[in-house]
Amino acid sequence: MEHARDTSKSRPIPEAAGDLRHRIEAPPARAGKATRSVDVIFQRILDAILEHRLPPGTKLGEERLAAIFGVSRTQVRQALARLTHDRIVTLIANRGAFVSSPTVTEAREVFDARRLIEPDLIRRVAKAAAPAQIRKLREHVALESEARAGNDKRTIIRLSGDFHQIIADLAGNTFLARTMRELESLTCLVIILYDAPNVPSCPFDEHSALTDAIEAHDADRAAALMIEHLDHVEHSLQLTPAQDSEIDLESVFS
Amino acid sequence: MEHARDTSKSRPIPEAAGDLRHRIEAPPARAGKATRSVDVIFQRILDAILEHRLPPGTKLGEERLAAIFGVSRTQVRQALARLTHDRIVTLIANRGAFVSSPTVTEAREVFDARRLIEPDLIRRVAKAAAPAQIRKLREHVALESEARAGNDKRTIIRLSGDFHQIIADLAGNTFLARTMRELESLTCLVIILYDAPNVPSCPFDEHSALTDAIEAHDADRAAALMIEHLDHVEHSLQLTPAQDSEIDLESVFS
DNA sequence: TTGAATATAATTGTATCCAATTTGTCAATA
DNA sequence: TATTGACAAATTGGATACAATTATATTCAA
Repeated sequence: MEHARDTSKSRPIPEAAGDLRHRIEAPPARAGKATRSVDVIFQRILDAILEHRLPPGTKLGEERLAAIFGVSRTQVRQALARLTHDRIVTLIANRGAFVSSPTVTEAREVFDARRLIEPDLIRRVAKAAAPAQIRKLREHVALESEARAGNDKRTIIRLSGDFHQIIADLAGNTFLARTMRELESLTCLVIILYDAPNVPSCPFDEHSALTDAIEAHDADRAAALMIEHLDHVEHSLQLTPAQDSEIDLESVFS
Repeated sequence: MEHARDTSKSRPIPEAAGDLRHRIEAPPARAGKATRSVDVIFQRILDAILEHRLPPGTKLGEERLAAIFGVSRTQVRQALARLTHDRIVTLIANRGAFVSSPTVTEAREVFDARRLIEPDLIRRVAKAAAPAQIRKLREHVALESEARAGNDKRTIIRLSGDFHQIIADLAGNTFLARTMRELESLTCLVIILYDAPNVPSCPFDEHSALTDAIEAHDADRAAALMIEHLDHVEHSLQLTPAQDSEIDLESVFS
């Protein structure tokens, strides 16, 4: 036990960094996924942001959150650090953590990245979609219709993001799926900030059309529809460069 | 003071999450980039991993590192948490942090993601490359040649990664640039783990050819060369699925 | 001599405590 | 009356101390 994978491959022992080498013990197969409490905090704050209960700019005080979740500030700090790493939260030294307010530039970059990644992901899904997966998508689209009927905007936005996430997960690349998760979260923030008041975030029933293309295993059509879909969403926003903040006072008065 | 950007836009005040809303203060322009000590720790550990001084599987004890860097465990923990978030380090509950050992599957995913992203990035660079940028690339390629001449493998690997990073930065999408940084780091780990003993990691002088294509503003050729380049690197590795670890004991004895 | 079981040591996880920085208030002065 | 300065309150940043878990070593039995 414990010498798991030595492979005795005569790995070239590197000289020490500082003093620390020793113990090249193979990382054991990942232990059971006992959800740590910091994970729960992280997820709950993220959910609150994604569901627009915490709008951009909201101050996320450590003590306050600690009291809410009934834990110490330590846990909250870790969760906030992770959210900061995902750009969902912006940390300002000695000032605290705030829900991020992506600039117009950043918003465009997010859509730019999505236009690069998502068509390829859906193309893979369309090529190799199993019936069970298609059924899953159909069920999700049904949920979305339901929420739309009930006019539950918060749920609509949430489910809309989940749809894209399901596709990313089905594509079978965990790294890209994780990247998509970050992009999706940022997209949520962008939509809150720049949404034209009465335009629905994910237009008509494009998710349904995307699912159709997947079911038909028409990768090209699926990819084209995805680009179109992302364009629709982006164009439904008011990404006027005027509103782009991040005004550098120093450069203004020089 | 305090009411910074209300915009009086009648933003729909969301009901409270817990108790916390209030204070929708706009996140002030990001404060000066005073590099925090945790950033330094993070970078130094990352550098050590990227330069192969800390091979995969190395145990990263908190106390040890804290002593090395002359700080408290708190700082080290934060740095390790961030590295874990980037998949460079794997955290095992109550066991500690280890330099990650990407599986063959993960390695393929990394190259898969790079093949998706990098051709597009270099395409953009090729379209809009300014002379100063091209000069920067040329200088970097020169550095690489130098290191190759000196047979300084550690520097070679490092510079090779930097080349790709420069292109990602030039492409002008900060999100994708960050994603590439993560992919690049993981690629480093993959190369250490699966490198065929005597094959150089980044083959001949393909970086030079890539720069040529950029200078010629030939986006298609640049993209094609990039795919070819990535394929060369991946195929120079021994990604035999046999070595893929992560054996699930439960599924074995069922 | 090998194996198991217990005890001890080491390391991580968490909370609390103190210092440093910032923000807001109030007073004093021009 | 407006503005500047200093002081006070609050919050974050960091380190230390304690608790929990795991790894190692020793002992005892077969």
